[in-house]
Amino acid sequence: MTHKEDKRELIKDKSLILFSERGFEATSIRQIAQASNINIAMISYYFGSKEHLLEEIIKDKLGVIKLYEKDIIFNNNNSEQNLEIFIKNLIEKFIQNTAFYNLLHSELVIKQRVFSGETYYTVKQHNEAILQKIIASGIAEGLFRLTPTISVIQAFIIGPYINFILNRRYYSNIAEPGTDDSFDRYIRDVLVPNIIKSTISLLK
Amino acid sequence: MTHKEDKRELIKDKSLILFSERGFEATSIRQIAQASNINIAMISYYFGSKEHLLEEIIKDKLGVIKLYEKDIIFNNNNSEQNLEIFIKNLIEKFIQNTAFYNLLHSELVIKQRVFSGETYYTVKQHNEAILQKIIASGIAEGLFRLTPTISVIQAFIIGPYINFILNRRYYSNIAEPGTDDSFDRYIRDVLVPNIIKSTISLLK
Amino acid sequence: MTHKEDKRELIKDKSLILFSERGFEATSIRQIAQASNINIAMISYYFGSKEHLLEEIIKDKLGVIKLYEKDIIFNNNNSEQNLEIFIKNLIEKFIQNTAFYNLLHSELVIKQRVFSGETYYTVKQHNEAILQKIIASGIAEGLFRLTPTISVIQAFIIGPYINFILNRRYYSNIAEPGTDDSFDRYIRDVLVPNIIKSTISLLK
Amino acid sequence: MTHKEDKRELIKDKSLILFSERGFEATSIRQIAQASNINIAMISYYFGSKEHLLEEIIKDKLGVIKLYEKDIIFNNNNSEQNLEIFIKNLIEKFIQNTAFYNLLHSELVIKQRVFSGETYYTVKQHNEAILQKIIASGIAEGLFRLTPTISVIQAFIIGPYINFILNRRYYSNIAEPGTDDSFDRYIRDVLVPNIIKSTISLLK
DNA sequence: TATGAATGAGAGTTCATTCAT
DNA sequence: TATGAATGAACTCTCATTCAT
Repeated sequence: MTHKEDKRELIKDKSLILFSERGFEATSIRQIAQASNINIAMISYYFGSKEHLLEEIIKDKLGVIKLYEKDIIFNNNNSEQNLEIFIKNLIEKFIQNTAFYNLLHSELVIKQRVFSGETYYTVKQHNEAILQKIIASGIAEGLFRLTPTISVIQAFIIGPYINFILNRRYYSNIAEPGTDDSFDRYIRDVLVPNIIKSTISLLK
Repeated sequence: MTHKEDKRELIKDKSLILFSERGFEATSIRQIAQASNINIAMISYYFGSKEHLLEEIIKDKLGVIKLYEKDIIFNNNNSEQNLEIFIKNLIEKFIQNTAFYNLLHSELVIKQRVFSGETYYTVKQHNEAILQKIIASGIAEGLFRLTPTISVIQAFIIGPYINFILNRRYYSNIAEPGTDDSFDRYIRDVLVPNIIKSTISLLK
Repeated sequence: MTHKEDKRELIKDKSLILFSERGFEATSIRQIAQASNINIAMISYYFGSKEHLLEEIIKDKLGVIKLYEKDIIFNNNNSEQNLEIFIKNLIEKFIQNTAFYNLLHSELVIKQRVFSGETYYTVKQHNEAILQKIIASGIAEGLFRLTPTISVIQAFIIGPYINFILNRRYYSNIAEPGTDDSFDRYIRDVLVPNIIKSTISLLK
Repeated sequence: MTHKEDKRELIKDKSLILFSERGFEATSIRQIAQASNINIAMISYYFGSKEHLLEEIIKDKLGVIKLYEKDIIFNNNNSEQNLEIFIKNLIEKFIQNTAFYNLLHSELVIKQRVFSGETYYTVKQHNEAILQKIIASGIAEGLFRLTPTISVIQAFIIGPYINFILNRRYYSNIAEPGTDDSFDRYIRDVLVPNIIKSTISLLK
């Protein structure tokens, strides 16, 4: 049982990497089988089809990128501090699941895909609700003014990060040559503080 | 002569739409041939291969999205006004070339692609140089402080927009139901002013 | 013990139906396993292979379609009456084993099949021997003349019936709409009397 | 043009033989490609799919097995003579298209096939109409009585023949060992006269 | 220059069977 | 004895490309 589950998970892990690196269409099940060191028939055997494999990966990972209110909103913080935690946690989710977000963004561009984005939007809305709560508190505290809608605010949190990873090679030259670690550190140390600053400016 | 050029252009136009909608790999030359009402052999004949067709499309369009300093920096404006013009013009380029940017972002995610991004980065750097000049003037005028690097600033201009179009369906519900026109209008009327506000805040 | 035998029989029953409806090649062991509510591995386990399963089904059913002299030839009947009983009994066997005969005829067409027809021909010859006896008696009684060979006679008994079931849908419209029962009744009431009439005419 | 048509026809000819010998499902497009000395991709290229190839073969051959009234009914013949010509012509069509009829009978057994038999029944009905006309004349001439329906009569013409070819190996021993020619001769010389005799007996 | 015909390679999937327990 | 897991082989079909004219 667990043996089977191990292989299933292995296939999904390897597939996610390949899908994110080469795209779904450009990745063949033969490549997945080779990377996972399994027989090509196993993909159909376990998942039914390549498309179902994709769907299962997305469904799985959507659960992982959910934020939890208890980790973000603290009673002894003011709303600005909570907003800071929200942004840091959100970006951290992205950093920890870069491959998945790459895949997700590829898929979001494609119109014809079975994955319509609906399930992703549910998670997006869930996270947005927490942000909503923080901003509402901030307004009550007199710290924020409600200027743009929540969804627009969210674009200013996630957008700069997405732009960064989409242009990873471009920014690598700017940050430090080479390693992924230094790139992630640059995001945490330079990008995130500016995202926080920018976001607060929009709420003032 | 011009007849041939017409067909070449037609193929590129139709390909761009298909590539942006379905992705490069998922688009077959048969689909392109059908959409362009030409023989399948023509794509290889004209462009050498499907991959070369993609490269030519990208090379062509990169020229189109270049900004020109004379359209943006005016002597009788202060730097904040120029920055505003820069942002508006840049986003307008995006809006006018949505299909191309969709394709570009798909391709940027893919590691193995022949298209390395180099040529794109040249254009990106060209546009960045204009922004650089505006900010330098602003600092000289005492309006701006150089806090983050230019490249980071650029992420805050383009990022929110990218986030918007990637989640087009998500935001459609928020903006107005349906038409592409209303979506673009929302970008111009709501998103862009906030981008301007956010960017300036980072420079203060 | 009997439990195992039950499953074996179940598999054979379900297989016969599927083979006759879809053909041997077009029936997968997965379909059989599903229809029989057993594990896929069971077919190979019990029968060795799909082909052996087919052979066993045919071997089994060949026993069922054997006629017995004692049921057909009665001393107090004349040969014409015995011939009538022979034909009725033979066709009744067909009606009672429609699925099997469908399968048999499919297989007889195929040249390359392992099932060579030899075993079937043994049964066919067995039944023919009874017919032979009846006709011989008829000649002795002065009722029949031996015109065509026995085998040719048999073709005029079985042939019209085979033609009927092969064109079942065609004849359904002619007979009565729909049910299998009404179709079988038509065979018994209309076809069989004509077969008898035709056969006797050939022997006169 | 003709070159292409030649290959198309070659593929259909070879496919018909293979289908009739091994069955549709058991024949792979590789086997067809090899027998036709063409690339396997050609089957899809020319016919769309293996199934469409089958359909085209059936459609083609259905045209060939049509009888023409002018070849059968002559004014200076009586109805019995015309019936004799009808039977001879019909069986001759079968003999000339044995492979096709083998295939047809395989397909008629299968329920799930796309080929539903409808088109075949149209041809069957067409030929039946000619028989109908002959019998009607025969009744008018006082030669025949209308006993069973036309469709039943047809079963007594075609049935014995079908039974013969289905049990070809069985009857080979009876006729002459071996060659197809001697088998066909046996049908013409022995079977057909008996079919005529049997049919007339049913009409008296 | 232009194109219908043709091709080899590879795609995803399903097959009957065997393995390990 | 019984079965879920796993496999290699084969399946049909589509791919981008090239050939022949």
